[in-house]
Amino acid sequence: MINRRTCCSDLEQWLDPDTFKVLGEPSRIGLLLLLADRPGPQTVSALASGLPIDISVVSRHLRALRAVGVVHAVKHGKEVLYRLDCGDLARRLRKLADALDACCPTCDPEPQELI
Amino acid sequence: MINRRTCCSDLEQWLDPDTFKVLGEPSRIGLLLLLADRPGPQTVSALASGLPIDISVVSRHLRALRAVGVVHAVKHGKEVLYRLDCGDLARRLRKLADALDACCPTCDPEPQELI
DNA sequence: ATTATATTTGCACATTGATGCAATCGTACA
DNA sequence: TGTACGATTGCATCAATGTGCAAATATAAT
Repeated sequence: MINRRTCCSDLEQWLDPDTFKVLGEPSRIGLLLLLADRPGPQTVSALASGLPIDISVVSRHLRALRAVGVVHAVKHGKEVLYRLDCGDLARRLRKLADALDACCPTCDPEPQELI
Repeated sequence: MINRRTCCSDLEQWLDPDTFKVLGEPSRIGLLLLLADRPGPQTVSALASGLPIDISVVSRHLRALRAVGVVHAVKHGKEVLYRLDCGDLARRLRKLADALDACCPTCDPEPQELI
């Protein structure tokens, strides 16, 4: 942790590259949208059947999403049920938004001519 | 746009993989933190001198950050001044958080045994 | 036990992307 | 006009990663 301007001190804590890297993949976003689209938790196969990618790839993407806390997994017999962890992600996004707002005023000078 | 569950209809609009991909790179996060750390807009050279990467790489990263509206650039003579566009990013993050919260209730069943 | 089904993992391949160096471009100044 | 400086771009290289297929693993059913 470097000695950051006090008003921006929270920024580093919430600007997590790992989470963003996982969310920065179109296939994984497709998975999230599919999870949002369907009511109730979904199995790996069910999600794979709705996307143009192999089930093994879906499995890996879901693991990545789970590693950063964006989805939640529950084992149920031989299948694994996934659901969005909306609340946690939303909370982190708001924390980051708050940190940005707290940091902003002093580093936003008057705009000049645009490139 | 596919026919998404109405409570989740806003999600697709705010889950932008491009922005997340740009934010998912440690060097670029370092650049953002440096911009937050220093008062006032910064030149490419000034930012490069504070990071262990070549100035040409810094230039490219800043372009990427600008392409997704995370930083703002102003040309000033032969230098280019960059600053965080905190407000816009914070607004988009909150929109996404709202969309997630609106989507969540129906897809969050009771938790069962964890993996 | 054997079989069937759901998921994960090993492996190979192709693509993307980060990086540094050198050359080029743009602008200010002498 | 020429020189200096800041920024960008072309190019080559290397690492990371998304992807599919096949094999392995885990669990349920017969």
